[in-house]
Amino acid sequence: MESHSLSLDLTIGFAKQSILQEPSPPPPCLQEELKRVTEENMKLTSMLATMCESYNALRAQLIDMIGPTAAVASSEGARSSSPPSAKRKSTESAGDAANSVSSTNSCKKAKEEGSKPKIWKLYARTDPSDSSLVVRDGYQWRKYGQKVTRDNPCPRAYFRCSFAPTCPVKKKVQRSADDQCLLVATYEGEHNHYQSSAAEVENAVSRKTAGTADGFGPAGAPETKDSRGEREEARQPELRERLVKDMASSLTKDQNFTAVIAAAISGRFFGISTAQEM
DNA sequence: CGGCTTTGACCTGCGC
DNA sequence: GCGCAGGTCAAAGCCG
Repeated sequence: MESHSLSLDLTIGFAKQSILQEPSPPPPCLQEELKRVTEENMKLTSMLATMCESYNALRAQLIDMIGPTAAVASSEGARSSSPPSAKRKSTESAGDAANSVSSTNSCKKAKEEGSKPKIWKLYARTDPSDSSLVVRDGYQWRKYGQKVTRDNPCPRAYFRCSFAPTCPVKKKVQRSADDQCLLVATYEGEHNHYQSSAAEVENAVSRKTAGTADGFGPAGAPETKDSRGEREEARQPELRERLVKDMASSLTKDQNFTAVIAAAISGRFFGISTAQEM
């Protein structure tokens, strides 16, 4: 009983510290944490650059090796830039223009386009019998709409990233009109949080090199449910730790949320204190 | 019961 | 200004 309330108090103390410390200079432990996160961020940045390079190289090889498949993927972009009707949304055409030049230099593009939301495409092969518009890319998505578009009889699904509440990333998933087993996912924006595990990105890359024909964007890679499950099991503690950090960082960015939580915690804290007095 | 998907309605931007 | 198409909202239903 006593140890339980002690750990609860410690947890609340930590939460209060995380939320209320913003205006004053961070205590040493947080400075260390900040330093560690900065280092990790740099490491991830270089990892991402390496990934982009190897992706570009692999993609070039793939196009050389299997012309038809690559052609399907490329024609998707090409079709977008020369649509059946003259009418097009400006946002989409801008995105398609960037994408038709390519997924190949999406990293370079991403660096160049500072103010515009980043847009990139991901092509994933699926079982034709599988009617779900799900592209597993390591992030958690919430579907908020579906629409049948004019140039494609297959419906387009709209998703928002639900991994972090403040994440602005959206994705559209639609089957290719040419190849029904090819899913085309268009991503817009940048994730403001970690992927569920940075190691997953590495694994995804190694799986790519092991022979699937899917394309993937700068933020992640499609994967199967089974392989993901196995790896998640293997990395539970690591994953959980990262998840907690990610959630904490995204939540503490939201000032309204921190204010509400601070109020709630102080209320709860007093509640616990009074309970202990009794 | 909470979170997610579905789906019709509504909003917005663009071309004519 | 009107119509069309893409994008988003939100209520209802489903599922674990």
